[in-house]
Amino acid sequence: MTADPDEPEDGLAEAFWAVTRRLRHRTREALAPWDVTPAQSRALGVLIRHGTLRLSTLAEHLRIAPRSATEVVDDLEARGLVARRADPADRRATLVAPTEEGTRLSAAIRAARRAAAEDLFGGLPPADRAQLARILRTLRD
Amino acid sequence: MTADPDEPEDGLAEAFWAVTRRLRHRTREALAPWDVTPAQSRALGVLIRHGTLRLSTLAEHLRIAPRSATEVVDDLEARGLVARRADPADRRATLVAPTEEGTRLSAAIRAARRAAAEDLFGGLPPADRAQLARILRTLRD
DNA sequence: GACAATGCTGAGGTTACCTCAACATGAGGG
DNA sequence: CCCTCATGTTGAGGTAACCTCAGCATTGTC
Repeated sequence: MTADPDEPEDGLAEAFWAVTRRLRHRTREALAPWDVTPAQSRALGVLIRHGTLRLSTLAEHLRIAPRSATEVVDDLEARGLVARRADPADRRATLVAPTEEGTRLSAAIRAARRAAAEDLFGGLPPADRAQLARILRTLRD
Repeated sequence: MTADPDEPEDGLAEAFWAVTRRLRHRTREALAPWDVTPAQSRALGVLIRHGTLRLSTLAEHLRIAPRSATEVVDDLEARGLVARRADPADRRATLVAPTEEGTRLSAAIRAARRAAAEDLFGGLPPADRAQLARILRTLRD
């Protein structure tokens, strides 16, 4: 319980990293009950947002190698969260779609993630929240 | 090269993650020339900030298992960036200290990291920068 | 119809962690 | 002083999430 001076420096970047760490920590905790790995939740999220996708297209969205997407989909399929089916238009390809359970889980995860963020940002005065949102959007684009 | 709608949502958290990703990306690029892994640079940084540490204490600062600290220190030692020596006060323990080269490298890394942040945050009007810094500090504490 | 390109996956590698157990040393009690 | 228990490091081996490379089936092109 000692004060840990491992990143108290007052550079903007350091503060940013510190907040990132807190947010990540809270998010992880919020997601723990469903014990879904980050890779799984990311892939499921992409599938929910885009609907049925080819495995290779999913890989592109996730910015991972197709081979790695195979693995994530294996896991998700084993848990009944997505289903593979042949692409009628190209028999080499595999289409991946979320199951109903996958859709439900993804919604729950989304909510938990949102709650975690609210937990962190919720303490901010509304004016600061707005400022922060505006500045972050500038930085993002 | 298509616009990728994989996290354009306008929640605060989403924007935050997006900026984090950009910052991480830039930082990684800035650090590439020294090809030091994140784990190594973190450990070296702690050693610079705190000076000589026991291996187990280093592990605590890094929040990793002592066994894992052994590994990172192995790597850093192999590259001549830190040196191990026996703790005169307790012959079970090992003290780890940065070498001169380690100190130099750490300074270079720090500068590169700072430059990467400047690259991202530099475009902001000074008023926004100040706001952002203030808000982030609130969130951090 | 031959042949290169494409889509998926098996095999096996890497990084950065982990646990568990062995081994040496240290510290406290009788 | 000896015994036991706790502590500090490390070997052995495991895991998650990636990777590349090679193989196989299928498709599109000429």
